Amino acid sequence: MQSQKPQLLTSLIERVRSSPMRLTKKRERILGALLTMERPASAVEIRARAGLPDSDLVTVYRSLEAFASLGILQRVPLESGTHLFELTAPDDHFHHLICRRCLHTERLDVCLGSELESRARERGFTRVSHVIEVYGLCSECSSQN
Amino acid sequence: MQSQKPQLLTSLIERVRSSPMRLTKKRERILGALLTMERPASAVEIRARAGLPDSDLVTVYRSLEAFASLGILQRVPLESGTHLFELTAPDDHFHHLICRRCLHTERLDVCLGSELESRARERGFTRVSHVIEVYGLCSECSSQN
DNA sequence: GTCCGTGCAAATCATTTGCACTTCT
DNA sequence: AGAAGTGCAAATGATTTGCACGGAC
Repeated sequence: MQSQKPQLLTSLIERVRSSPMRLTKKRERILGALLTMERPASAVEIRARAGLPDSDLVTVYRSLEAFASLGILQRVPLESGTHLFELTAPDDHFHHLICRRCLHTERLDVCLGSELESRARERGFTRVSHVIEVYGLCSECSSQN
Repeated sequence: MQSQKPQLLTSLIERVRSSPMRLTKKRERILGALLTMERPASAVEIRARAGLPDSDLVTVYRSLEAFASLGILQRVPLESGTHLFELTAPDDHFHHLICRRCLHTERLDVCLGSELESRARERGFTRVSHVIEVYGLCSECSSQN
């Protein structure tokens, strides 16, 4: 999985270039930062990892939104109502198991969403999307308390 | 389902009374308002339905939080990061199909969460909870646009 | 040169918190 | 009396928006 990252980066840059979006140095660094993340991260964390402490957070948010609209970035909702962000292969899709204390995150290989979405379409819904996330305390945080 | 509401109210009041929480007139009206809701509602909507336009929203939020901690109220997260609130039989649990335009909501009878949660526990997670919600445009809103 | 990206400042907006006062039991 | 509820004011905090300027293609 780790070893796929370089070619993932290539395909991501490809994807950005073939869109009206411009690939600026900042965005390249943000993409790079996202690739090094071992878990979904907040906008603030991403800015730090990108080595752009003086960049306005607005810029980070706008970049993330742009990536998301290209289908290469997922927004992961937390119970608090905030979000983490995570690179994905184009239009890939999965869910998470998230520690609500340390934010340690594991991917869940199953996506039960398609069944739900088809049920939604049966009922006349369009533009269907879904959120499936599992929260808890990871084993480490569980033992700390 | 509709006809179960009176006895549901009874059991809810029961539950509140047998807790340190006080059942004030406002809270009784909020409970009543929640019972008349045909879909999960926002704090503002609940205040209006309760006929308490002069009540501070803080009071509504605190009441809702109190109900939730008793296990008789669910918080339904929206894509926007805000929440709707819905009465449930004590410790009952299910998910929704929510129109992101008009907030028309249908319950999904399946809860796929237990499988996910057991998987989480296998991985050492504790205090596990999950969010499963499906969003889209209901048939009516789909045809409007 | 034109469109897109960036920064700054300010706005949003749901939700929360502190504190003094009131009401329930 | 004592705990819990309420209102007011203010804070929070992530995210968004408007606008002028700078950079990419």
